[in-house]
Amino acid sequence: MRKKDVPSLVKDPHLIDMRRAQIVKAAVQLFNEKGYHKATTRAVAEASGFSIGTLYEYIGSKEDILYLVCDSVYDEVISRWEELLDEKLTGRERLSQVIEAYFRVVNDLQDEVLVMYQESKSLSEEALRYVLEKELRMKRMFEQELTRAKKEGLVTLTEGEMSLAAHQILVAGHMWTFRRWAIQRDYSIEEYITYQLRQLFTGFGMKEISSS
Amino acid sequence: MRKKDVPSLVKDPHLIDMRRAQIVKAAVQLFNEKGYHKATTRAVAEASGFSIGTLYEYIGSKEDILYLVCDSVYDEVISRWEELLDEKLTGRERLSQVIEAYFRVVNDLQDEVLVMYQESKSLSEEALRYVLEKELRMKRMFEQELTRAKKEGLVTLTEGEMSLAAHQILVAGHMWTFRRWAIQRDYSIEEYITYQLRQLFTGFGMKEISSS
Amino acid sequence: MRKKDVPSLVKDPHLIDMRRAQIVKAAVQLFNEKGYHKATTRAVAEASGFSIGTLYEYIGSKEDILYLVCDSVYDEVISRWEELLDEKLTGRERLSQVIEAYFRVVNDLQDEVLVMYQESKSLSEEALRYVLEKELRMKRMFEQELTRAKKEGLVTLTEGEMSLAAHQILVAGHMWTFRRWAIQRDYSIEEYITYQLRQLFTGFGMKEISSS
Amino acid sequence: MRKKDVPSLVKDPHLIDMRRAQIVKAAVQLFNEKGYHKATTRAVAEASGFSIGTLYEYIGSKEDILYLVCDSVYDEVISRWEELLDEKLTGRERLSQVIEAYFRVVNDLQDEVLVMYQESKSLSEEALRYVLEKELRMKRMFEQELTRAKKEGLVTLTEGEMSLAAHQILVAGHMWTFRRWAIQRDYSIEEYITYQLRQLFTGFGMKEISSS
DNA sequence: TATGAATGAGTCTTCATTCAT
DNA sequence: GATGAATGAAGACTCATTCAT
Repeated sequence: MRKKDVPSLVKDPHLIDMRRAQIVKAAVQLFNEKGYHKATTRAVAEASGFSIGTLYEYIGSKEDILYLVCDSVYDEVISRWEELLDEKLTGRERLSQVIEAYFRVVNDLQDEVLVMYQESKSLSEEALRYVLEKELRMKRMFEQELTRAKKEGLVTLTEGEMSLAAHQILVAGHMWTFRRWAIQRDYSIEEYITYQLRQLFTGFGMKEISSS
Repeated sequence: MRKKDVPSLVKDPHLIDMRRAQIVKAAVQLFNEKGYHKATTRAVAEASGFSIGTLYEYIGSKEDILYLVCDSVYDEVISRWEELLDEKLTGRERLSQVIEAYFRVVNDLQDEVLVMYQESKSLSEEALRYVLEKELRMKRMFEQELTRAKKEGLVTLTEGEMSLAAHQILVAGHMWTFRRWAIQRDYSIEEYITYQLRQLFTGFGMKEISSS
Repeated sequence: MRKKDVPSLVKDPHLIDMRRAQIVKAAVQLFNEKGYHKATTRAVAEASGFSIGTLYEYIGSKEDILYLVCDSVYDEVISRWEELLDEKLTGRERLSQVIEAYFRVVNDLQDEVLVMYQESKSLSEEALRYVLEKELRMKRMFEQELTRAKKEGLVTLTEGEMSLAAHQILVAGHMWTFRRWAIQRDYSIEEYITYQLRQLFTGFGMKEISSS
Repeated sequence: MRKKDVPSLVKDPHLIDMRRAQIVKAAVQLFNEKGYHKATTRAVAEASGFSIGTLYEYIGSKEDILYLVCDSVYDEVISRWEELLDEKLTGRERLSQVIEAYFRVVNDLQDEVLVMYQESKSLSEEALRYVLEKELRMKRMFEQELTRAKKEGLVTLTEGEMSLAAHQILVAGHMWTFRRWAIQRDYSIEEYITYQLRQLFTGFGMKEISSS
């Protein structure tokens, strides 16, 4: 899966990075406020601090802005997440920490994650595939951790449920953003983490049933 | 929370209902394919089987279409759900069934639920509030069931976690639709239900820890 | 060579013909004044007597306007030309009349012919091919007349020169328009016809040389 | 008719000439490929081998490029033409040679002549006047030759037809370029010259009629 | 002199909405 | 009630031109 390339008329790579960072930052805010479709390229340019002409020196089309946002959000989430991880941990501590760290990053990058979550569907087939691939990469990371936990006898998930369980964790993170209208009014991120860890690990606390 | 009223130039209420049903059906399909913003009112009219002029006899603006969709999806979900419920059940069977029935309805109304899920953010403040209120009503239904289960000693959730747990169930249902690109390739709805019930009830199968 | 079809959102074919005639008329004038590229679609709409939105109900793109112009100019030229022809004539009279009639039509449709002449190169590959095919059809008509004249012993052109000679006549007609800045100041169409007939038939009046 | 002056920020006249020659060469190619309006100044700069900023050190506006092209094409045509002429010739040989030489130059400078022919109409009033003046100068050269031929009893053109006949020769040359899509497929320049000389001198080979 | 990033007026095109028939 | 032609505000994108370095 090759990175889709976003055309630029400007040659200086450093400048490109800088300007695109400005663009992404402005776009995240605007897309959050008004949504991708209602945010005009002109408004993005303005919010980025330059003219519409300059904006188009760094992108090829409006969709490229959305792509840059999604792409950079993933990179940012993953890199921040990895920073928080402690490779030496094992067992329950390790799994807890992996999940907790992820939740904390999602909380820190709430606006970014929400935009990516709600607007990525407006990407073109090709760009969407690339973005979803990144999502799957994250899923696989959780899957690995779950597999490791299973080896350690920590969890009782079957092989076939691993994938679903990994999705479950990811969605639990996103849920903090896309349900914030309901959840964040009543819970802090700390409470949310505590709850989700317990929920994910032991569910509603019901006793397992042998058959079923 | 008053139902937002959608203006119509036509008097006959029966006709209004009929036409609006056509509109919703066409719109769900179109919004699924292209998204709300890229679907034109012209296309909705055409897919509904009448002219653009006629479309506007039954709605006041494009947003009304989205509102009608969201509104009717909720009504449909709730009514189908209630049909499946067996009020006489109690205990674990009852909770299982409530959740399972919900998942089945979501599966049956996949396209509808997905559209509502992805596009409702494009509603106006007022309409959105109304729609979210319906979402909350569903949440409260699950909350009641959880409370009842708690009374029966079935679950160990604290009072404060009830709300979150109810959201968790709702999101688990939606997840089946908005993650279908990844999940439905690998799992059937039966498998999904089995997994989610176990996940919700007992988590990854880890032992509870006394202090937390 | 299929007629390229120009898309229209309007269904009534009669209305389409009417509006497109308005568009062509306005476009010819505008394109003459400012050229195809400098004439805006807005200006065409305005000169046509309706709004920009309405313009786009009858065409798919700006290029379609140019195509409609070129297409209709050819049709008009050919149909007017044929009206002037007298099939019963033969010999020198016939050839004279065919050419003269053509010149007269070109004179009557000066603006139209000039636009087509100067702007057709801006058509897309496909549309251009179609338009040039019409030009070739006219060329072939002249070629036939020349062949007939040769059979009657009227002209001494070789078989291989027929095509070139037909082009020569066509260009002589166009020349009246694209050189009008120089020629029409000094000559009337009558004088021009008299001159060209003599020029085409007998050249500068030099004696033929046996070997060339 | 003063030469329109093209402003330059650079002082060194030699450098100016050199750069402008580069510009003209690049522009001719680009204008041929895409037409004047679709060729961007950026593309011209690039094809010229320097930056857009540098381009504007040597011209004042895009139109100046077109003007430089037209101007230089005429100069080139005329100077090459004069090189080919043999002043000592007289009579039919002289006229033939003058025309033939002109055709050969046009053939050699096909792209240049075609661009000038098709795009000069996009020049401003003032620049166009200047360019057309050069065209008229060429016309007058032919006119002189025809007058001389008439004095020698070679041609039977009336005084009033001289001008038109001179235009005819010029257009016959241009025709080789702007009809190349049809003519150059079937004829070589040698064949074309042979044909045109005969056509211009003796027409289709019909007998003159006394009255007319 | 040379460069190329920045600018923003201008262009094509779309599409929700209206209203006369 | 139904139709669909007409409208024009608004939006994405281009490109000639400028100017600081």
